[in-house]
Parts: sequence; structure tokens; C-alpha cells
Amino acid sequence: MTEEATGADDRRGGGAPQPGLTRESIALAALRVLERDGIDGLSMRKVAADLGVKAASLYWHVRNKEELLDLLSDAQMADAVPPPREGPWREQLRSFGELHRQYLLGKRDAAKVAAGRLAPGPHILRLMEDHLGRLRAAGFSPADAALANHLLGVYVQGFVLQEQAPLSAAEAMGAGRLAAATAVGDQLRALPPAQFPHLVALAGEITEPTMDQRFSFGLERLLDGLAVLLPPTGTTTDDRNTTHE
Amino acid sequence: MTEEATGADDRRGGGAPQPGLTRESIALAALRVLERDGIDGLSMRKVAADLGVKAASLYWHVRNKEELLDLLSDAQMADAVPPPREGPWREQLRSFGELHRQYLLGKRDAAKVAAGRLAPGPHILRLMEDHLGRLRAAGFSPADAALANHLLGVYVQGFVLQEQAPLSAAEAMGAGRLAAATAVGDQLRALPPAQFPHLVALAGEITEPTMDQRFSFGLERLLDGLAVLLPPTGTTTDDRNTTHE
DNA sequence: GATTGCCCCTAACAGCGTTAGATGGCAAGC
DNA sequence: GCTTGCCATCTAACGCTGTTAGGGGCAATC
Repeated sequence: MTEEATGADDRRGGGAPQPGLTRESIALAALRVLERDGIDGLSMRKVAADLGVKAASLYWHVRNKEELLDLLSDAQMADAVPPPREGPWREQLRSFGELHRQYLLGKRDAAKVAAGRLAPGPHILRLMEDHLGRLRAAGFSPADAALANHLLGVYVQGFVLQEQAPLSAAEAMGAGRLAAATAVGDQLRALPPAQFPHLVALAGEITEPTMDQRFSFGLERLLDGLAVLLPPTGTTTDDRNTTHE
Repeated sequence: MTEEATGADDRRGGGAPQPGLTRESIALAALRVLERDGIDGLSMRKVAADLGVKAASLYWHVRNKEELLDLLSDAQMADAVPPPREGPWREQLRSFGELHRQYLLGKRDAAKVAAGRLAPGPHILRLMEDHLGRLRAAGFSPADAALANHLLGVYVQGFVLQEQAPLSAAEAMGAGRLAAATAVGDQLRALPPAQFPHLVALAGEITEPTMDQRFSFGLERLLDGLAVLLPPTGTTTDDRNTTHE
């Protein structure tokens, strides 16, 4: 949100040979274009225009668009703030997951930008560090902490990716998300019951639960599965558990 | 590689008004182009060329490229075969997950095509139907079956999406996937330990496990979490619904 | 024979990512 | 103060993209 300090105006400030463009300022401009036009409307020319510059200039700082998207995917995590580190491990991980989802949902096309992109920049590393710390403090072994970290990351990202997806036809038109969802329900119910008995029977179950409910369900399943790895003492009230670093 | 049956040659065969192009033949052509050139190299012109036709012709059968990709994402599941439906529920779900992952890995950019796309065509519905049936047979309530189905789908898709992602710099160059992974490990180890103690300490744990191990870990956690929802008796003969490995 | 509707065509538009080569300003060396 | 040379941006262009408008042929219908 904040205006970039080394922006387009004061390119020639003092006497220092400070360039008007930096990888950081480019990433921030990309972030603004992304918020305005979405991932499909993000082009090198628009990012350059946002900086008061022509497209070719970007290639001095960035190899190609793919690398710009790497920067963007890290930059969009810049103001994610992990929840306070207190309370039982399970609630910490839960609120971390819920917060992460909400954060991604708040940024336009955030999941699509990050999807299939393995470019850990400083902001992503900061979040990973925090998350790993929680897992180690909870009592997970180093190996399990690393695996659990990856698992939770995949889940939240995969979930939001699907959640942010346009509901194909209906939603793109006037219909809202909820109306589109019930339309899908009707469509499922209209399938040949001989061929798709469960889909027809469970049409309501599939389309009815809100995204919040679905996310919580999956998260609780994951936490249940992770709890199995911990020594059985784990979950009693808030009795701070054990092997901490 | 096989020539499309209703392709460019016999457009005017007998007396039937059968069109040379169909949505199905277009989807199959898109599948061939995808396998050859990847998702970034897939263009309307190339798909048309594969069918011996000009790009504008596709727009008679398909609203735009987005809709073509919807068709493509369903078509690429055409020859996925669910595992035999026998044995304890847990092993059924496990092999379903493993098989699904392997199937996606076998098709170029499969996860990226399906990512953030909610367009359930006949083939995807067929797989969902099968999966729901297993969950119901395992004893899950209708609501839980629908939620578990969604959860497992998100996990496998999210995992493969990340797995199929290029490892940024190194892998795109000569280095293989394994060499690139250890390079990431070195990079993590080189971080300032004061700022990233866990990342530095766990660098090996994070980069060492194979994708197979990571996937299995997550899948077992999910299955553990789902097992909690079932009545403690398990299913029938096989009463080992507790821990794994 | 005329009409209608389907289906593919040519031609064109605006925009895309990317590159080559020119240009101007600033710092350092003489 | 002049020259040298690098840095950072520019202009111009290439080939490609998704998409639309409108032309025309062929089969079936009236």
C-alpha cells in the first residue's frame, strides 16, 4: 500500500549513483498492477508504466517475466504477520493456518501467483522460520517439523488456489458466488443417478458447506494426523509441552 | 501422435452433417500440443494447426481459450483408472492418492492446467463418484465423505503442483532436479543463523527427503486425521486403523 | 431454384514478451 | 576541463498471442 520511496519522481536525488529502479521497487509496482488488473492483466509494459518507465528498462534488473513473478510471489507475503506465539501447539498451528488463508484471500490472485512457484525470498523464509519454530517447540522432531511445515503449506496454498478460482460460467456473469454454488448443486443433482449414485445423493453435502467449514475440516484432520506423531502427553489443557529446542 | 479420427481429411465423409471439429477432438488436440510444448507453449493457433484448421475456427466450438483449458483439464483425466476396490479402506484411499499423484506426474504440466480451475467434466466426475463411493463404504457420513473427498483432492493437486514446478534457476540450466535440491540446501545453510536458526538447522531435513517420502508423510497424516472420524471398530476383517508404518 | 443455417475461412486489431542498438548522464582518470 | 567508460534508460522492431468481423461454400429444407 505504501508509496515506494525510490519511485519515479526523485530518480536523480542527491549525488549517490542510486538507480531509479530496483528489484524491490519493481516488485512493489507489480504488486499494485496485480491488485488492479489481476494476474491475467499483469504485463511488463503495465508494470513499467506504473514506475513511469518503458518496458525494456525492466530487463536491466530482471531476467524475464518469470523472474519478476518470483519476486512478486515473495513481495506479496511482505506484510503477513504470524499470530502471537503462545498457547497450546494445536491452537497455534490452527490460527497460523487460518490467518495464512485469510491473508492470501485478501490479496488478489495471491494463490495463483504463488502456484507452482518455488522461489523462497526473504519474506517467505521469514514465515517458514516462524512456522518451523512453532513445530519444534511443539515437540516435533527436526524431520517431522520440516515435513509438517511443507504439508501445511501445501494444504493452505492448494485450498486457497481452488477457493480463489472463478466458478467457471455462472460467477463470471452476474451471479454471485453463492448463487453459482447452488447452480452447481442443481447440476450435480441432474446427473444420471444410475451412473453417479453418490454424486447425486451427496450433491447437497458437496455444495452446501461454506469454504470456512471446508477449510476448518481439512485443517483439523491435518492437526489430528500430526498429533499422532507427538508423545501422548501432548494435549492436556495448556500444560506447556516438553522438548523445546 | 495418432491422427485424429474425425480430423482434417474426411471432413465431408458420407451424407451425415457431421462437423470436422468437435469439442472432444479439440480437447484431444490440445492434449497433444500440451504434451509437446507445455502449458506455456499451448496456443489456439497450434491447437488449430494440429487439427489441420485455422485458429478462428475453434471459436465456433469454444467461447475462448479459458473454456478450451476447461475442456483440456477434464480430458487429461480421461485414462485415469482408479485402483481395484478391495481391501481395508485405508489402503484403498492410500493407493488412490498415490495413483492419482503418479498419474498427474505422468502428464506434462497436468497440475498447472488443473490449478485454480473448477470445471468438472465427465472424466473428473467419474473419478469423484468412485472416490465418494469408497469413502461411504468406509463408513464416513455423507457430509464427511464429501469433505474428505475435497480434502484429498486439494492435497494431491496442491502437492503435485509444487512438485512439477521448476526449481527456479538451477534446474532450468543443466543441473538435474537432485543437484538443484542440494543447491537449495546449501543456500539455506548459508543464511544468517541468528535470523533463521531453524531454517539453518533444518536445512537438511527440508531438502533431503524425496518427494515420494514427503507425499507419503502428508497422505498418512491425512488418513490418520480421517480415521478419527470413524467408529473405533474400523471396518471388517482388518482392524488395524491405528498407526501406520 | 431459392433460402437457411452450419462451419470454416481470410484479414485484421491491439497487445504481448523480448532483444538489439542508440542515447544520455554521471564518476573517475588525466 | 577534457576524455573515457559504465550505467540505466530509451526507441524500434520482431514474431507471437487471443480475439473479432465479415466472406463464402456446402448440405438440407422449402
